[in-house]
Amino acid sequence: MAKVNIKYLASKLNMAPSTVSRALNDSYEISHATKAKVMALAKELNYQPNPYARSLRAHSSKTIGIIIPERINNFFSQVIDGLESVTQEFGYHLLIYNSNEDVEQEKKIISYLLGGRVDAIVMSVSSQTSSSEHLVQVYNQGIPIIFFDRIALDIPTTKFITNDFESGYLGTKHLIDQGCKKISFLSLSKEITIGKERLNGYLEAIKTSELPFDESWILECTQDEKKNAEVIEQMLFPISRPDGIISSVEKLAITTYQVLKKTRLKVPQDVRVVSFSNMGIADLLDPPLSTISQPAGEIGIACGKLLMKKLTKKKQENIQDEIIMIPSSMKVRKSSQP
Amino acid sequence: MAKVNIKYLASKLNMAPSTVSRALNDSYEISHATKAKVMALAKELNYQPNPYARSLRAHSSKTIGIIIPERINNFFSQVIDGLESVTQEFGYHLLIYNSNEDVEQEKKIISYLLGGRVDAIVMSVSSQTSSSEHLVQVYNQGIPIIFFDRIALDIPTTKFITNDFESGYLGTKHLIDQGCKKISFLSLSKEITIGKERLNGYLEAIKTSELPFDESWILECTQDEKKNAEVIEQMLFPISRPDGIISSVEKLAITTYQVLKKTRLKVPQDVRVVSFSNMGIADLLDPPLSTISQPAGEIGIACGKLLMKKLTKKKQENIQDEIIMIPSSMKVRKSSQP
DNA sequence: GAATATTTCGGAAACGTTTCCATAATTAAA
DNA sequence: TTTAATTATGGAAACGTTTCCGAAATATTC
Repeated sequence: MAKVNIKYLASKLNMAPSTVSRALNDSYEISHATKAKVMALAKELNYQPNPYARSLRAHSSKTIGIIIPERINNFFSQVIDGLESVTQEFGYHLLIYNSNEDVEQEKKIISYLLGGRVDAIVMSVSSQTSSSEHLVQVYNQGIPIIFFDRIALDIPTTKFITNDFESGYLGTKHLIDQGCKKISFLSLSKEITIGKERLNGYLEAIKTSELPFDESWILECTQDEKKNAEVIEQMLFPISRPDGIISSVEKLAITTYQVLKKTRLKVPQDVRVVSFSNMGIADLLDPPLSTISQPAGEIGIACGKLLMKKLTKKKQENIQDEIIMIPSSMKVRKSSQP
Repeated sequence: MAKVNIKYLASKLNMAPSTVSRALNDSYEISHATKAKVMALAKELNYQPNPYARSLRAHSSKTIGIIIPERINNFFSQVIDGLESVTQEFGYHLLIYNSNEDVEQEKKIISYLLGGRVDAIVMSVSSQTSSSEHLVQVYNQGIPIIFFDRIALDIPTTKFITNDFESGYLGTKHLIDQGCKKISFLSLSKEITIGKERLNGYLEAIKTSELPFDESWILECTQDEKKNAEVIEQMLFPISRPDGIISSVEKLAITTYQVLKKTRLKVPQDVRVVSFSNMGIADLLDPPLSTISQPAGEIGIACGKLLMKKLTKKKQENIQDEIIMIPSSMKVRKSSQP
């Protein structure tokens, strides 16, 4: 089975490859008659253009690289679904990588992408990512890169976030309103921006309320789920334990629920819980979990629209250095109400 | 900023492009001295090879296409994580598409992939996919394609599944053992293989038990979540309602839980529930959900290993036409026990 | 020391497109 | 009719690699 390419079509039709190419691309300088002939044969032989020859020639791959720190997470899946809903209409393809919260892995992925494999990058940095040298490299190469959720502040590009500070504040405020006196904040890492912002909102709420505050209420967790469970358990053991918990990521709320199940403590009677989370079944948990959920789909769509504008329009207006905020929404459920 | 490519390096070094290329690829026919010089300059100028030129030349893209019917689903995320853990060591990239359970979308994706954009395809077909003409096309083009979970039986290639029949049987048997007399089976579609197999297991268990059986116990649902909820609610309303439910997919179990929450029926007292599901927090539901969970990570790893063997070894042994079974495991929780 | 093998490199073709440039044929303008 | 503009096509270069084919220069063998 000879591979059917433009040259082959041309020879079969007794035309030049350039004519065939133009006909296939519906160029104005080709007569209707030849166009028809070419199209017919292309269809008959099921001609498929070679994307790599095209990319090589056009210096564009019609591919977008996505880097997320975790794949088994509704939030990121929703963002990608949103993004794909926009990009697929433009014929763009999605190359998706999981950095696994590992900055070394992240660097490796970035290095793959520097060769021009993708026309743009959409990413959420790993929790380990403190320096952004590798990201600067991308920017300097002129590859459009935008961030969402976990952003790299020092790269001058568009970043999509939610109202992390405000949400952290509101979540904490809600717990205070429910009568909590000692509220613990579960954080994944101090490196990442959203952690900081949410923490600041928490701190602000505590300060405003004039409740006593102890540094140890801030629990910095790691990637090691077992260790996290131990740390959380230790926190819940003493009599001076917190009566409220706000978790800055879904994963830690789940661990908290699991730990609490092993103890005699009841939610919400003994401990009230609120978490940032995009799980679809918060309602079905025991007890239903109060959540602050991010507009994941919207964020994905916004990323997609921005990129498509940049990549498909001739007008090369650069991507603005700005932070776009799409607000989260809190849904109070039983886990935080007496 | 001139783009740094092999030609540019060659001119800077006063060498031929062929020499530079060979040096970069550590060819045996280049002296250590020149290799060192080339490497040094390449590093200094941060040379990155153009993947498309390479792909065009080599007729291989180092890219694998993945098509899943649903992105917001732990099972598929876990499979992809497993797959990536294998393929990334070989420097392969993952192009991931969501068919959204839509066979037309699936066809569109397939047509994108026919041009040689990927070296192989891993997929789980949509629930609408009854004919597999479009998949045959892939096979005929010589692009390796393998299936997992939802397979296309008539394509002679390797398919990875779990013991669907047995699991359907065991799940149903378990409900019978718990005293259920009228067990409903929730199915997403009769088209897909896993649905059929799981259903057959269910039927076998019912038959063996000599319980009465009514066709209407088999509830065929759709992609419309609202409609599914309505249908399930209707089923639960009459006095002749089922006292046991086995759901062939996670999504329908969730809908069932949601519907049940609105009624006065209690799980497991009034209705016992078992579901195929890979959710990580079945333990935390109210009540904890008895699950049959597939070895998603293992399936992904198995797919990855098979493909890497096929794609990286010289020995062109073709992919076998066989079905490989990796067993699921049932975890009984409160939702199915009195 | 002549013949042969080995090492090391250069030139050019090839992968499949698209597009620049040229040109013959046709049509419009003068 | 002659000249200019338009239409429709062909030829060839270019994108950045890799590799086939040669061919010097050096090393080895008899």
